[in-house]
Amino acid sequence: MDEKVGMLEAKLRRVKEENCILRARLETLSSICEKLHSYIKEINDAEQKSHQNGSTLARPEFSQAQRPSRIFVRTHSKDTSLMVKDGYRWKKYGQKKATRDNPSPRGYFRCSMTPTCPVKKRVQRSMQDRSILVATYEGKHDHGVFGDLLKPSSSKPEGSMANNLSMTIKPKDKDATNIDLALCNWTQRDSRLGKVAKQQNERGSDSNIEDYVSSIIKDPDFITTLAEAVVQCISSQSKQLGLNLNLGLHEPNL
DNA sequence: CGTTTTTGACCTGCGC
DNA sequence: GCGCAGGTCAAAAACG
Repeated sequence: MDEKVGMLEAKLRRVKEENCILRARLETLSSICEKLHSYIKEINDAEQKSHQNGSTLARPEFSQAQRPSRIFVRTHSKDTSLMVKDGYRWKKYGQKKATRDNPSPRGYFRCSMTPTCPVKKRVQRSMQDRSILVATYEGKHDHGVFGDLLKPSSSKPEGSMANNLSMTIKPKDKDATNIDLALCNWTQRDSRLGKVAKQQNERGSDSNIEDYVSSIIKDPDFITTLAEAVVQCISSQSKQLGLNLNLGLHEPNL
């Protein structure tokens, strides 16, 4: 009997230790989200400053209310294409070569989902980070449906927004946790992402990525998915160490 | 063969 | 007026 109690106590201690680790991980993730948030803000500020300093990316005839919205998409550093998969269908109608002020070529796209849709976008690599594509949108779509992003069949990897939004966060410590939204089953959130983008489009707001990140960070589902990924990561590590723990998100102490 | 992408040419605006 | 850059057009090429 005492032996069983001892075993249970030992197991309880291990669970408590794992809970502590899990909490620490969640705190780390929280700080990573904060860093990501501030990093994106920095990029936005830098881009806006460069526009104020004479770059003509934003055309002067646009009032503040009509200001084109921009999104930032991280791509593979070796990827030289100017394709931004945002759920809409685009027809490329021009490209400008690199100039003295613009070291990277710029692509011009028109929305081809309907023949009358007036929306255009320009895509260019960020001057701050060559792996980031900056897409500038002009106009408002005349079609309500957010493209085939909302269709279940569009969840193929190369066509999904989540694919473009997948990211790997690598903190300096060797215990780094790599997070890839696409690999964390977050593709199931495609329709949610589409709805968010559609809402922003309908609002006609300058829906920059900062707002977007703020919204997904506040999203309890996103946090839950993130936590699940962490739990999976910790569980697999625990298994490797010979601990067979049944960690769940519904732990009362979490 | 229809659609999409590429690419050189052209037009316009702006600063000097 | 000239040069430069942004934006667009349209023919050719590439692709499925």
